Amino acid sequence: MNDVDRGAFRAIAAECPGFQARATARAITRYHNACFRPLGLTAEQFSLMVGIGAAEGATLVELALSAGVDTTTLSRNIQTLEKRSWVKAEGGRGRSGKRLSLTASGRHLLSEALPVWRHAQATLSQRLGDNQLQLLRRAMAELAVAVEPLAPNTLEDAGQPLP
Amino acid sequence: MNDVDRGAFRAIAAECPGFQARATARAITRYHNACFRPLGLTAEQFSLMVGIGAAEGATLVELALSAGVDTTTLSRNIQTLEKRSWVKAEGGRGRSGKRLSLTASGRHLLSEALPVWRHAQATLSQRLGDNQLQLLRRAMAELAVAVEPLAPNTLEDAGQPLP
DNA sequence: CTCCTAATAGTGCATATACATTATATGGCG
DNA sequence: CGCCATATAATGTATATGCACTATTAGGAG
Repeated sequence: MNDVDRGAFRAIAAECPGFQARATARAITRYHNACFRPLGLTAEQFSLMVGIGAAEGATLVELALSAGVDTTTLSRNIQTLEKRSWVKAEGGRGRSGKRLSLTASGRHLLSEALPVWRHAQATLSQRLGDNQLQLLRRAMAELAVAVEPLAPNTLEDAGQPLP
Repeated sequence: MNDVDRGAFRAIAAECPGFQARATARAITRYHNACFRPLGLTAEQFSLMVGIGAAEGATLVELALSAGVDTTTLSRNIQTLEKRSWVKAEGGRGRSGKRLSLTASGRHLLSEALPVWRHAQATLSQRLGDNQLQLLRRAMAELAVAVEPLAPNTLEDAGQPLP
């Protein structure tokens, strides 16, 4: 019976996409963190700043939505970027929203980070193949989209009682 | 020129596998967290307990390696599982390692969590297709493996000066 | 048998993440 | 023109993550 559990556990560990998604995200984040470390930048900070640069003047809520991150998480992450004077945030609490943009020093930092990212990206492409990497990225995006409607709020609707 | 940056930023945001991996991991983790919430369990805790159940008596280092997580992270995560009496850890500091196993109450909790996981898994399979989900899981595993040798320690070897 | 090297666990610090809740301001309704 | 419902931001609490460093101990060298 112990052996049955053991087998069941092994099967789940081997099949769970959530576990694998977290492990993969950790691994690639460690890699990018190491790449950006000389610049004093983390992988997530780089992603956020790129997101802001791609849509200057977007609000915090809009960025949170496009990044698939909770607004309270983003609020704090933006605060650390503001402390370092890489990002400017205009407007505070209230209905008009907080508009985000890069500062001059933020742009300068990104201009140094871009070649680092490209080098990391080229290394990955070389390892996995460009096609494989593209396909994987799209498949991950599809999973994120597929799982979104199942998220916390909308979950009670889809829920059957469960045995 | 501003527009050039904007375009470059958009391309990077759309191409970066790290960003997508994190967003996907966040999304599926939110989903599983919501599923397990009634049991007082998080997605990561579930994964760790399944990993322990799949290899009872394995050491902390072994589990950390198979989960692709830093040993210091795992050390703390295991501590919260110990506090709840779901996991037993024998042996402390020193060269013999810390051997992990599930307690009776940990096994009982997992027996309640398994049907929840299976339901969540079936829902995902239905949304994406079983094949697609399997392929995605394997591709993510390949990326994790490909990126591992590029991790912090071994990074300085592969590094070219960079422009 | 003793010592000491190296493998292992844990701490300090910082960032990241999200739910529950509170604080705030604004756009529209009366 | 004033009020207020609601969208938005931020805070409280808890977990998760990893690097730099410290503490501990077992296994081997002598």
